[in-house]
This record gives sequence, structure tokens and C-alpha cells, in this order.
Amino acid sequence: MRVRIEDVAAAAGVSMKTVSRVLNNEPTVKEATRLRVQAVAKSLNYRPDPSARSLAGRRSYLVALLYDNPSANYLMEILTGVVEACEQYHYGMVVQPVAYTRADFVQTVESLVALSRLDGLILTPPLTDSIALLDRLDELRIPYACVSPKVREGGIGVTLDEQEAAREMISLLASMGHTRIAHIRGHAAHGASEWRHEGYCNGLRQAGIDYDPSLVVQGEFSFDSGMQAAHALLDLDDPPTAIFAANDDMAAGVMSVAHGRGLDIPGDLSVCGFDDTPVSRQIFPTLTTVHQPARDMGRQATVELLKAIQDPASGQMTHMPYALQIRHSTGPAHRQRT
Amino acid sequence: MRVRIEDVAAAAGVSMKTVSRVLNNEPTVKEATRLRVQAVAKSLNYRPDPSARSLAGRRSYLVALLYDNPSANYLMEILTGVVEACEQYHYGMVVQPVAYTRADFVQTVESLVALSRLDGLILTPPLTDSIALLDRLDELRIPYACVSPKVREGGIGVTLDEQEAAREMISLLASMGHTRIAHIRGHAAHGASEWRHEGYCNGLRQAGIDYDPSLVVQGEFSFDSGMQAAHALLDLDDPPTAIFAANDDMAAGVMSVAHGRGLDIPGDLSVCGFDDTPVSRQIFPTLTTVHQPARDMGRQATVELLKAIQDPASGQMTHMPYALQIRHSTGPAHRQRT
DNA sequence: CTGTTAGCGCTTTCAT
DNA sequence: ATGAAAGCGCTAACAG
Repeated sequence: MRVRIEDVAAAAGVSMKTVSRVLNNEPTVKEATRLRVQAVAKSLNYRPDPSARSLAGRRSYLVALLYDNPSANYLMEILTGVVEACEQYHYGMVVQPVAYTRADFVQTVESLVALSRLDGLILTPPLTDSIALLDRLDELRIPYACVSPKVREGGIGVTLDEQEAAREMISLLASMGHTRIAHIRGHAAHGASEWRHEGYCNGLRQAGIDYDPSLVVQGEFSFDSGMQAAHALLDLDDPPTAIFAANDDMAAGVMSVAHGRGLDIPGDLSVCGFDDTPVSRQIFPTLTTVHQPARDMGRQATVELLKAIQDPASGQMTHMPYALQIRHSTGPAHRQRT
Repeated sequence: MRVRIEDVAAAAGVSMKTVSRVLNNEPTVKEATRLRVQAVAKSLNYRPDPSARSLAGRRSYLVALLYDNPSANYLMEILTGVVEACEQYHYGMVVQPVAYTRADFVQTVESLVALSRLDGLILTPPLTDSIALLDRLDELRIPYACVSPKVREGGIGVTLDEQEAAREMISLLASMGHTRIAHIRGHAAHGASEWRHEGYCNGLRQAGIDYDPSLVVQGEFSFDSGMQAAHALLDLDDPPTAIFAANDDMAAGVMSVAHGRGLDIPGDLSVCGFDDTPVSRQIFPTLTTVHQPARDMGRQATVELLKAIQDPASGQMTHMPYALQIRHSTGPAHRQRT
């Protein structure tokens, strides 16, 4: 039969409430009592019943990971980190896709939270950039952590200096002698697209290269949009010798087009991406890109969220490190186009 | 304030229990009453409290998706299907990675089920092939659905005729004139590796090609293992003109090696994979592979599971269709190796 | 076919 | 610092 709190209380010679206090880390318990109860609970292999706990406590011990159509690899990494943190803190996790383009999406999230009594949310891009959503959550006092949000002072979650990473990438290309460096922007709804574009601009400026609008085309983070952009760029009268795509999928699209046109990479064209997804190692040549520690980011965001759930005054915005992955798709700009 | 069952009962002029009956689709309610209660519940926007329901009902209205280190894309597709089915049936889903290589993994699953009172499990490969787990779940009468299990009569879930798909792939290669067709096997723990290999054998037999053991090498479904296998095969005195890898990641590894060696695909070497993951469209040339409807499979498996939870006598093993995706990595065996 | 009475296992008051 | 009693919102068992 299932071990109940009552059994633990009896075995430890205290009341149910005291056991409950120990379980919930409430401070007002004598240390000796706490230790004894913990020992008994462990020896009986007691685990509180989640339903009973949440019914009585008016909370679910559940957080939800919300996402809208992200890359599978990225999301899986984030998810793995979230799961790790949840396990450690004895919290449960549910995953929920939400279509942020739908008019009623804020309401959808609201009722999701209400119906399941969710204790907190982990938001991933581009949900992190919906002011309407964030405002409403603040209003409702629903704790949430953002992964890579566009600026928002005082929020909790994790960020990465994507702008600086992009700048560094451009500096790398410039140092190889490239002066015609193109950029394929990411989906307009993502804050990341802004940052990466700004980093591109900063990199050019720092290298003393003028910004040429014809070298910047809009993509939407998909492989196909990368291909389209590549065609547009390579059809230019004075085409670029290097292309910085705002993510790996688009960079893969560029490389595919380049191969199709018989261009050598990196001899004729250098290509680089962002995210360090598995495809960056699986294409030929391997792709120079920016690594972000998505799994750690998921874990850290969740840890901060859980802290904020316990104490709304806590919860930080943590800064995570990025790392350039220099592989074989980038090189000196030396070959002459025929 | 939250609407409770009591409020619905009062508004409909019936007892709480009658409302409960309507909600749970119990048959013993007069049609007129049922309709009235449903109307009132909807107008009040009533949604039962999951915690209270599960505490009183001794069940969680939760299913868990269990996995062990699968490809991110595959899992995300399955997960999406599971979420769809859960939404439709008003069930919740939790995801749980479990390391099936650990000695205590069956116990881990057991306590997971017990502690969260999970109503059912969705198993993905290779968990579907752990006899120990399946036996224990049967013993405990815990409903579960398998996605692509190795044979098990009477089980519930979804399957795909992977053997036949592999055979068809080999037939395709043979019809293009290939006679030296190699196979890179998948991870030994996966039933899929067996099937695909058997399909390979059948395909050769049907084409009247002798099975050459030196053309079959062991991989483990990873990109790197595909590269290693490719090196081994291409170093042979009489190398293959076509390689059938047991999944796309390994096929991508093969293509990378081929490019590195200056081989033309498909001129010098035809390559094909299995699974139709995004990478198959993102590499150059695009990869010929086998598509499996992973999302539908996840949904269907969940639907069957949910049926089985309601009525243990129901729940089927559904057969799903596959489809060959013929792209640009395969072609006639015509070029002469230099 | 419908209602009444007890809980499910825990946390909250409010005492002490 | 600890305990007793009263629910949380729902379903189970038994009546009628």
C-alpha cells in the first residue's frame, strides 16, 4: 500500500503537520525533529502524493515549457535542461505548443495556467518577445522565466550576448580578408534577428567596411528561406564573398545553393551560421557557427523560475557564455570568381 | 472565482454526482439531463480541477512519453502527435527521459508510474524492445502503447513495415544497375536495425545479388558512426557503388566522407538513408530516404492508449504507411572509378 | 436513472 | 516550535 504522511508522522512520533513542514522546508522546525522526520520519510520511501498536495495547497508543483514552432534540436536541448532542473527540485513539467500568431493566444495561455494551476512558465523565443503576453503574466502575478528574451529589465531567465557573438563572427570574416560580407536576417518576429543584425553592423563598422543594404536580405530561419536568399545574393552584380546567415538552417540552405552552382566553399564563398545545431557538423564542409549552451540555458532558466516561485523577490536574469565554433566553411577570400 | 462542480449542479438543478456522470461520459444519464448539464457547464465555462479529480478518482489523467536518447527531430514529431491526441481527449502529458542501459531502469519506470499515478505510457524505441520492461508493465497492468515495437502480438501502438521499406529501397538501387550495395546497420539495441537489415537481405535476394558480408558494417545511428563505416567500406578493394545506411544521420556521415574523398554523388556513389529527417533535405545532394509519418504515429499510438485506459479490452496495433522519398543522392551506377 | 454520504492525502487555518 | 480540526474539489459506494 502507499505510504502516507500519516504513516510517517506516526513512525516519527510527531503530527502530520510537522511532517508537512519538514517536507516543505518551512523554517519553524527544530533541527533535531527535522532530521528525524527526514530519516523516517526516507526509510519508509515516502513520496507525497502530487494530487493531494496540489489540491490542498492550491498549486500544482508543475511548470510548463511553452514554445511556438522552434527548431526541434534547439527545443530538445532546452527541454532536457528543464527536465533536469525539475527532477532536482521535485517538480513536474508539461510541454505546450502555443501559436503566438493567433489572436487569442494570450488568453489561451491564461486559461492553460488557470485550468492546470500551473505554478510557472518557461518561455522560449519568440514567445519571449510578446509584450502582450509578458504584461498579462505580470498582471496576473504568474511567475515565468524567459530564454533569450529581448530586453526587459528585472525579468528572470537567461540571456546570451548574441549581438557580440555576431560581431565577433563578422570580425573573423573581415580578418580573413572579406569585404563583401552579406547577412541573411532571421524571422522578423524574433528578437534574435535584431541582435544578430546589429552585431553584423557593429562588426562591419569595426572593420571599416561600409554597410551595403543590397547585401542584407530577409530570411525566416528556414532552410528554404536560406536558399532563396542565397540565390538573390549570388545573382548580384557584385556578389558577396562571405555570407553570415542568422541561423544554421539558413546557412545550410546557402551551402546547398552554392554547391548547386558549382561554387567551392570556402574557396569561392565563405558561409557561417548561428546556433551550432547538429546539422552544422553534418553538412559538407562543416559549418562555422556560434554555439549556445541551450541545455544549460534551459536548466538555469528553470532553476531561477523555481526560486521565484518559492520567493517572488528572488529569481535572476543569468548571463550565459557563447562560443564561436570555427569549422571548415569559412576561409580567406582569395579565389577569383570566373 | 473558480467554477466548481457544485455550481454547475446548482445551476442545472441536479446533484453533483449527476454532473460528474455527465463529465465522465457514464451511460446511465437521461439524455435530456445530459444535454442540460453540458449546456450549463459550457455556459459557466466549467473545467474540472485536475488535482481534485485525480485525488478522488485515484488516477492522474496523465500519460507519460518515455524515451531514451532518440534523434531530436524524431522525438519532436512523435511528441507533437502525442500532444495533439492528449488535447483532444483532455489528458495531460509529461515527458520523461529514461536511461534503459541502467540496471535499475525498470524500477525507475515503475516508481515513476506509482509516484505520479500515471494512467499510461507511450514507449518509443529502443524502450519498446525491452522485454523486461514490457513484461513488468503487463504484470502491473499498466497500459502502454508502443511506437514501432519489435514484434509482440496483442500489444497496442503503431508499427510500420520497415523491412518492406528497406527491401524496396534495395530494389530501387538494383534497378539502377547497382550490384555492389553496402549496408550500414543501426544500433544493435534497436529492433529497427534488424528489420532494416532483413529488408536489405530480401532486396538483394530478389535482385539475384549474393549477400557479401564484407559489405555490411555495424553503425550505431550516429553521424560519426556513419563516417567510420563509410571509410571502412570505401577502403575495400572492391568498394560498393551504393550504400544504404539504416538512418539519415549515418547517411549524412557517408556523404561527408564521400565529399572529402572527392567522390561525386550519385555519379561515383549512391547513398540512401531512412527516416526522412530534416537533414535529408538540407544536405547536398538531397538524400533519398524512407519517410515515416512520425507525428501521426505519435497521435495514433496515444489514441489507442487512451482507449485502452478507458477499456482494457480495446486498443489496437495500427499499421502506418511509409513512403520512399527519392531525391538526388541516388542514381545509375555508370561512372567508372579512377 | 439519480442523490447522499464519505472520504482521497495533503495543507491550511488557528490554537497552544 | 508543534498540534487539531477543517476543508481543497472531486468521485466511489451505496442507496433509493
